[in-house]
Amino acid sequence: MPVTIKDIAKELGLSVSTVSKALNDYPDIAPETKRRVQELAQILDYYPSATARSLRRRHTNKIGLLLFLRIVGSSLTSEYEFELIRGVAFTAEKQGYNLVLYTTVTREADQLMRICRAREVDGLILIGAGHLEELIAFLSREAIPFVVLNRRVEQPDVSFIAPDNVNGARAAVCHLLELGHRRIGYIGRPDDPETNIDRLAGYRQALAEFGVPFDERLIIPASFESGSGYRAMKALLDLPSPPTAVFAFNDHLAIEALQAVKERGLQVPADVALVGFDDIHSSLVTTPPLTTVHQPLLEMGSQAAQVLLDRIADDSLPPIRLTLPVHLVVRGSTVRRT
Amino acid sequence: MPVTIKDIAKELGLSVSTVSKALNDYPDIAPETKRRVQELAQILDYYPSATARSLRRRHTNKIGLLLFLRIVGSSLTSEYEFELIRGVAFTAEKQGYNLVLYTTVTREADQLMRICRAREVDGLILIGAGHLEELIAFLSREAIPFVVLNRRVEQPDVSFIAPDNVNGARAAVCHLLELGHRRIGYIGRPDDPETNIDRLAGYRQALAEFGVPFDERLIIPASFESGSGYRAMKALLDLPSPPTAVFAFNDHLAIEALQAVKERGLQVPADVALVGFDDIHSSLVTTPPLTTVHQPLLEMGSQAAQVLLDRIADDSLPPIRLTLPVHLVVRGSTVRRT
DNA sequence: TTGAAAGCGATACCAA
DNA sequence: TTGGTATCGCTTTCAA
Repeated sequence: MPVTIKDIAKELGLSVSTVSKALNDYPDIAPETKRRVQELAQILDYYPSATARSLRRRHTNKIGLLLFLRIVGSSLTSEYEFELIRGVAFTAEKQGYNLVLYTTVTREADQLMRICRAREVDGLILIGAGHLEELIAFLSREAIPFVVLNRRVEQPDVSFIAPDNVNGARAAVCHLLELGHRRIGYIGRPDDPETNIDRLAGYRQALAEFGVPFDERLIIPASFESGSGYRAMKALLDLPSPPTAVFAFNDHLAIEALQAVKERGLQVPADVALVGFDDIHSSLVTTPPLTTVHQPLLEMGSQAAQVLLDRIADDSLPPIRLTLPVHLVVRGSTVRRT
Repeated sequence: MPVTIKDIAKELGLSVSTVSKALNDYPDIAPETKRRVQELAQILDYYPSATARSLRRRHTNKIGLLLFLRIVGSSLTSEYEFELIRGVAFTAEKQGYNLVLYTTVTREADQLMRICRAREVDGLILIGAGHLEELIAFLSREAIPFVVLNRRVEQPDVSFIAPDNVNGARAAVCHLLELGHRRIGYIGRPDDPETNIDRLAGYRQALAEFGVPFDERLIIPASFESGSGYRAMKALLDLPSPPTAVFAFNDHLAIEALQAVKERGLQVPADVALVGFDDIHSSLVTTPPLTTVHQPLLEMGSQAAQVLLDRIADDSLPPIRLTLPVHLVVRGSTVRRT
């Protein structure tokens, strides 16, 4: 049995209320008493029961992380998401909050209902895809603080933290344009609408800046499924007038595209230049290594935690909608290296 | 304010104790009463307060995951660990347990003390490196159930789940021996002692099976630091009589080794064959793709959760010490593909 | 400056 | 079969 406040009270001949106040540094406790209590607490390795305190304070000091992992069996996105989580955990823990992971959110409403009504956590961070609209509507009704991580949200009263997809894509495509490319393909992910729209917008913005007309035939849809980027690249190469460069929605697609290009006996970057997005570890070990857009994942996670904690502390705060800067990392898939 | 048991009691003109028993399906409640209570609970979306229940039941229904991440700023191991976590989460959540993530375990004893004494969770899973000995001793004293994941533990009374490192290494090296290699290097990780010892043991066992003498000069130490595998490979290639094949402690080292080999203008696998361990995503996208040993990470995590939950349910259970089978994945870094 | 007592929301014993 | 009541461990008025 762990030490309780009662043990300390008995040991010192004080009441539990006095001990509680001494431990919580109330001003109306004699300094000497305070000292004795805190000293004994230290000696006995006393820590207040997390549940008892939560019950009384109506506050759990935990935040929940809802992970909507599209493909249960696949680790394709593991690395990316774990970085976000680590960012969240870092900031949350520094401020005395624990992180509760919810990974199997099936029958979504049900589980969410439980989390909210059972007051398991003080706030939620939503990561990942899926039909966020319903969830957001539900959470707003339940009046539980939450923020969306890694995704822009239309509703103006919802807080979110997302990378600057528009400018990231713009930088990627400008880089290709500066290298002289004029026919630039885009392998998109319409199944991730907000992000895809933004990256496509950045792509078009870059073209406009260079006075290059937009050609719809160069836009090819792909999905999260394995082999999808490969097929998209083949489709691009099969065009009557194929692109000399391709910007892919993410590194996974770009890496599959790279494979398709190689299979055709074409050289990267000489025949086709490639740019990805995310800067996952694999992008560094392909041949040639992939030019890509680096996202501050840890920072994004950390900011999400901060925004949520601020809101938990003061629920009158206005929604925070953050877009964090990203930067292009130039590697061998666009520029031949010595 | 969420619905409480009191609301239901008042609404139905029953006592809270009756409602509680009805909700928990006690046998001494009239079927009709039970039905009415459960129906209303459903309608009102009632879920019992997690904290109140925990306080009373002296049981949190949460398990803690202690992550000792060696390098805070690096994502090198993210993918690997996240798979383990997902395995843990999957099984824990299926059985009504939530997962609490502890990532910043600094001043280790302090934080651990708090987790135990504040009864934040019912049990712990330990992932990662560090001086487990002290932690294990501490946790045993605190009498909190725990299991070590992804690492073998010497103390016979401690439960752990680890991959079969000996046989994985043995399979990898046998594969090289079968291909005719007789000088096979090993790039090790002495900073991860148990695992390294096992993989080295598998290496030696394979050599013994083929009657190939062990040559200490072919054993090169590396570390978790970036560039370490690269340097180790260079050292091997600089030997008077360099190896024709190399088995690396993990894929990260193998991939760095691959780079070193290429830089020397040598061919993989023709001049040097390479085998890694872990089957991380990157091992698939190198040129050539890496032959490696695949570990059942999800399964390992899942088993760890199961072992822990079993022990939480019955603390008289004997320690479970599991070694899960791994298997070799043959790719282009050892066998030229058509 | 200290302590008694109520209460957070549930469970469980015992009596009715 | 149901209800009263103590209790889990802590916090927080309100009196003393």
